[in-house]
Amino acid sequence: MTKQRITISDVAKKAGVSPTAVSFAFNKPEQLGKETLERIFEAARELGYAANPYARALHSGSIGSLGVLVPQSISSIFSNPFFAAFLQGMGVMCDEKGIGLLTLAVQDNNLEAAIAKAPVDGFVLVGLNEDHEEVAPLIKRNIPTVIVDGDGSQFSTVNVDDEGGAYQAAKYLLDQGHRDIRILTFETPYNHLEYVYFGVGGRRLRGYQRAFQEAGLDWNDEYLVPTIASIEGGQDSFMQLMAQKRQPSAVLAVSDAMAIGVVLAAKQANLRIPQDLAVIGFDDIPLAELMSPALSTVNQPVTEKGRLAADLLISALEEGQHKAQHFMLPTTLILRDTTR
Amino acid sequence: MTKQRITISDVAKKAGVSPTAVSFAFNKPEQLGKETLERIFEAARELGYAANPYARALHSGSIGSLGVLVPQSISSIFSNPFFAAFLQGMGVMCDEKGIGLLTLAVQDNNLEAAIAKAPVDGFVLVGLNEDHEEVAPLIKRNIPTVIVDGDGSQFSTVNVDDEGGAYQAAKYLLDQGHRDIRILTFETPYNHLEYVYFGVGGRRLRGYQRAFQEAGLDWNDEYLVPTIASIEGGQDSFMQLMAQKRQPSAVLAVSDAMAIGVVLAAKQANLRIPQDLAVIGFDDIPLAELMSPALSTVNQPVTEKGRLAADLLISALEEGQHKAQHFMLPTTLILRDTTR
DNA sequence: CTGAAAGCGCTAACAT
DNA sequence: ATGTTAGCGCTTTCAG
Repeated sequence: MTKQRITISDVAKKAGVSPTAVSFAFNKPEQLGKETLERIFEAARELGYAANPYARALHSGSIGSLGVLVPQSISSIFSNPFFAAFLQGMGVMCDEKGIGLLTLAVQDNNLEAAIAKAPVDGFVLVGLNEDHEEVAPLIKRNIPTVIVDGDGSQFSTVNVDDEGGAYQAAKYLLDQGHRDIRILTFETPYNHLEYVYFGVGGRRLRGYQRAFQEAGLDWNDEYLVPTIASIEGGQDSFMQLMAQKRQPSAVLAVSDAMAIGVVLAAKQANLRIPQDLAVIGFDDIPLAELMSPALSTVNQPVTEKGRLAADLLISALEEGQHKAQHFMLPTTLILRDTTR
Repeated sequence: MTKQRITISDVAKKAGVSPTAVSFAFNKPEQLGKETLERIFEAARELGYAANPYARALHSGSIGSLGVLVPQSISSIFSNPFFAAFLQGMGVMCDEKGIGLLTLAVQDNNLEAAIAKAPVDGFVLVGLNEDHEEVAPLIKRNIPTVIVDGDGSQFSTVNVDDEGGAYQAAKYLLDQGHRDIRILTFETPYNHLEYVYFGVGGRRLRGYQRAFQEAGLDWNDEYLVPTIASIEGGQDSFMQLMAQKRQPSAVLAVSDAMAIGVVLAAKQANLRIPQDLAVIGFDDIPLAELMSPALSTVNQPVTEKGRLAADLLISALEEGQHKAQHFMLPTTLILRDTTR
């Protein structure tokens, strides 16, 4: 195991002072004589002393890092460009304040355990509502928390106008005359139709639906294609679509990764885009702009969401009790090469 | 501040037992009578009790998370596809073991402070050598550490064959007859030529150099173009190149982001790729394959590096003292559409 | 300006 | 089977 750590009293001994003096030297140096100070720092440096963060935290209640909790595995978080951008935004604030960012695994749906043992001063929750039962301990124990892409009242929330963005996307296709539109939705663990209207996926769906209704079209849940949120998932769904009797003239996807998969698969099938198939994604990840044809999509300010969430959390931490604030950031339809 | 936390003795009081009994209930339940156990858990649940992780860590010396230390800001880490893939690899192991991943900021070159206050059981260092002065405290305090993309002997290391991959890339262009090749190198803080031969950038450079020499070409440091490792950086360097009297027929870049920038800028300048300009990058990030023309590049197993690094670190943690192991993973030249 | 002593919350010998 | 007690390393009144 780790070699015996240098403690404050080792330094005290070496410098010929009391442990208190050493503590003061680091925390309230003005309380000490210049001479003593020198001697203490000298000893500390020679010994390679550094305060034990846990002892310090035990006392102060603060450890200097923020937790990011997403109901997904760590590895899937990092393979997702959305989170890359989001974490980048949080990182801007963390860099500024010199604090760390802890990404947490959620073992078998056990958020509560993860929360309890995490060495953090507060949490950013992504995609979880305040009323989720696993979130209760955070409220009960009054741990500073910010909710992103979810609802809450006690905690501050940061959301974007998912519904409005989706509405614009669907309306655009509808206005162009498309009538055979299929919608790629987030895959859900169990009964698809029962879960698909929850969360950000649900909000986006309701936006599409509103546009359909305004255009006087029947909404049919059979338009929905549950799709794994990845490029491969989009490719698979495209295959499925092509195998059907009636083929769509346009596809709406609740995430860019899916949309990109569709575009890739369509290109391979020698469909012309956007003439034979129009596609609009959601999120506006960097790849959307760089691929060719460049993907039309709904932009949401992901990095800004991360920055804002971290900012709110840090303010709450610094100012103690803080009034919850609720933000709704705008989304924008970005027309590129996968639509006419 | 945070509401007064429920402690072990609150639970003890409520359950009418001693604090020890409560501790046992959670750690060695077999030591307690079934009745008592029930009563304790009941009380704990009602109170919403969870052990204070710092108190626990202070005692046990372990906190259940790994630190990732990169000599860059957190925000730049998350905007870099290389790290996304690397962290994904580490995430696979963390998910398996249910431990967290702490990404650390490095305030004004002060690694040492970051190391001292980080609530982690061990570190993965990326792009830092063991003999770097800021790494010394890790050795001195014997903190389990794995070095990635850097040299070390006491600590385990994970590297890839940068030199060999670069050699292959340069040799390929040379064999094709290219004689006007420019090389995009990592930008360095101060005097370029003094620093550019360090680290992975230096290794790659030496690979290119060896191929040049074997081809009987003079190596000239003027072939080198210091470039910020981003798409924009690559675009800028391309502009610079175009402004010169003698224009290159091929470009080697020490990172894909740079190479992609070159390709984008060349397309805009109406150069045909690969006829007018051949480009080979390094890393093989996902975008390399997805862009068009698809980027020729040197693949390195980034995700595997992350997985292996985390695996080595976790083993070292679990088995206590562990013999340092050194890994060198292969690189592969991948020919796509930016070379003939 | 400096030191003694109490305590943060938890664990684990060591009793009982 | 349960409780007592002594720390883990640090901070911080309170005296000196």
